[in-house]
Amino acid sequence: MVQKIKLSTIAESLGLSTATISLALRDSPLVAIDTREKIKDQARALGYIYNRRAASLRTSRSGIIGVVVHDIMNPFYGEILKAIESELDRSRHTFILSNHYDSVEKQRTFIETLLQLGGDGVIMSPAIGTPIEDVKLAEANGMPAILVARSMDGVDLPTYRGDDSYGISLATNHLIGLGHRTIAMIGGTDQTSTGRDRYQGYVNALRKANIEVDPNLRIPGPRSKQGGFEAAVHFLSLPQKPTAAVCWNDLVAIGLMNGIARAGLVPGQDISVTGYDDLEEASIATPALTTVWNGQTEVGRLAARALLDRLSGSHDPDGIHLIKPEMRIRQSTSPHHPRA
Amino acid sequence: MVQKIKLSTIAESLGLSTATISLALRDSPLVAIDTREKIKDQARALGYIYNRRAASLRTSRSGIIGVVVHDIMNPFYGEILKAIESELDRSRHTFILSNHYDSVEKQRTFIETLLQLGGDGVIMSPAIGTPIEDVKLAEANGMPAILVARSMDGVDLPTYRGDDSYGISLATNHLIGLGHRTIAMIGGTDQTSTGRDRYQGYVNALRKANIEVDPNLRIPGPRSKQGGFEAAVHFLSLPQKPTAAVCWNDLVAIGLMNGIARAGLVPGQDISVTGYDDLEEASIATPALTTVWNGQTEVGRLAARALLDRLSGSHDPDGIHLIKPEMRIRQSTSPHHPRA
DNA sequence: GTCATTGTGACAAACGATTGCCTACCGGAA
DNA sequence: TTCCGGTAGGCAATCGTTTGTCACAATGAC
Repeated sequence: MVQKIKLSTIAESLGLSTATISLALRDSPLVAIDTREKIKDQARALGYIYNRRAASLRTSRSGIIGVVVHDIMNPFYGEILKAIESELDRSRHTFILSNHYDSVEKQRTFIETLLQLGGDGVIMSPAIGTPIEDVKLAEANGMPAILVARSMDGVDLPTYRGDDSYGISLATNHLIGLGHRTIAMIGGTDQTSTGRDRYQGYVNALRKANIEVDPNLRIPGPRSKQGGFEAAVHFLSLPQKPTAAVCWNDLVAIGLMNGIARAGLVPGQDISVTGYDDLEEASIATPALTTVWNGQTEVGRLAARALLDRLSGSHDPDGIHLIKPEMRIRQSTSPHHPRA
Repeated sequence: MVQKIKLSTIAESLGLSTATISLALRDSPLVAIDTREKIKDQARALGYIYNRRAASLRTSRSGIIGVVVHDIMNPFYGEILKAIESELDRSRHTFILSNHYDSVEKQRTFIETLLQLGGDGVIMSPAIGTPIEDVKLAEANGMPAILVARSMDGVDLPTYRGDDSYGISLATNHLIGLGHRTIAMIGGTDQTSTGRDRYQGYVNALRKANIEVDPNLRIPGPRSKQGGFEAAVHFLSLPQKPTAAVCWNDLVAIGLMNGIARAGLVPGQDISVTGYDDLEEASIATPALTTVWNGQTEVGRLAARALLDRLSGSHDPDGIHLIKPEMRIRQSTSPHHPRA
């Protein structure tokens, strides 16, 4: 770096004032059109780099939006992020990403960092156990927050997520319709709203079909492929001999299918398995996974839009916006037939 | 936001000057220890939020580090990012992430944004076709750059990546050792150094074993599960009837295995398949994938360290640092036996 | 009693862009 | 000639921290 080019550098080289340069570069009609062009050419020629920190110090708008989710490597969040990214891209906002891995601590650190940077807003999928003060912290300092994928009790923020209870009942009903009666539920946790809703959806569907709900058919915990893979052993040794499994998400389902295959059974034939989310991967799994689309792209897109709208003044109605999930039937489920 | 708390707010409330507050909050020995404590307490009580933009305007250090790779949803990069994240975390740096999807355009926009924000440095896996000026742009404006996973010709930056040529020869030799003679190579592109190196490693290994290299056994292109899955059809219809496939990466390998299974063959038995990278997923695939560990965690860790070192003055030697890959033998490869 | 020395903390000038306010100038109407 | 409306562009204060330079007081040595 030989020397920083700043507005005054351009101004002097052209015999104008920095005010004019500033206005010209931002296409203000206060500067005559050809003066404007001349200024822009000169800026380009000198290799001028706009200093956002200086600008945002004055304007208190930084163009930075924070996004924090459980784990960006999880494709479910990945698909949400992609949707957010493409929505934010077209509005010249920069976004800062972070994982919280369900650590409240890490999440708070992120919010604080974002405040220090003067973030304009934040989109978050709150960590398990997030205290209300942490999101209040953002709002209290003028940084609007939007929730995705998970809701939080006791806080009235715009929230975008799938209708979990309805979605899981789609999957459960599908299996019931195929004749299955002993249906296990693999994965998930009661510590999130999502977890509670999904279990409830499963329970409701069974009840409605007059199938007794056996709490031992629930294997809570797994949320990843690895987890699903490991749960297969437990699943296959259940005394009730389930013929089907409703999984927490596609990753668990794929892991479970791998585990079932490893044990010498044929997933989709011997055991029916449903996923949840409909990740890109679901359709190329072996067998192709029957699952429930959870609207991740919609969630991301709407959340980003809502935040941008809010930044530009119009206050979107708070509250939870549920996306309707849709069933995707593939080869991992088949009619019930007694196990050999 | 009722009212912004700033240094002067604290200063007035305590009858001190902003200078003292500033020094105290950063634990300067220039301020007496109990004055310091009193100031910190007051800052906490008032809910003071450090304004990094103002600070960095003065100091021209922002604490921001940019990272741009092909696709953060790709687990290979994901594992690199995790390593970078954990290294950067302990040094109080914020990092900004972006995908370039191999668009030079998108990558340049990112670099420009980072410059505007006053980024302290950037770690990048350069997009295909990145012009030298783009990385020079960063360096010329005082923002050091480090390359990961891919190298760039004609530019002398610190680069951390696996030894592709050596790594792929491990996989190829493994298959040759099992008796395979007709070995296809699936995926990759000549447009990156990585692509060229891996193909070269494959060719060299075959030559050394006196196996004729048939360019038609190469199916370039695929880099994802989807791609591997789709390539299966082409692969299975090759007139040379390959008995094994060296894949570009684990994703392609897993996709290919799925495609092979879909066609009624048993991957790992009828066709031996090797992956590359040794993602977490490789060991739970069905069959468990024989692959080559590509040192992603090392790459990320070392690159982050190198950047931090450079930021703190010590200039790390430029040039390419190769990580030695290691073979991981699992069930997706088996001795050659004639196809039925 | 003087003179250093040390410890505290204040002053004020940056950093670079934005913007409300003001001036100068031009052409046209009365 | 005087006045008016309008356009182009300059001035200078401001955003919140940091930091080099100083000032002042207390201490201790001689």
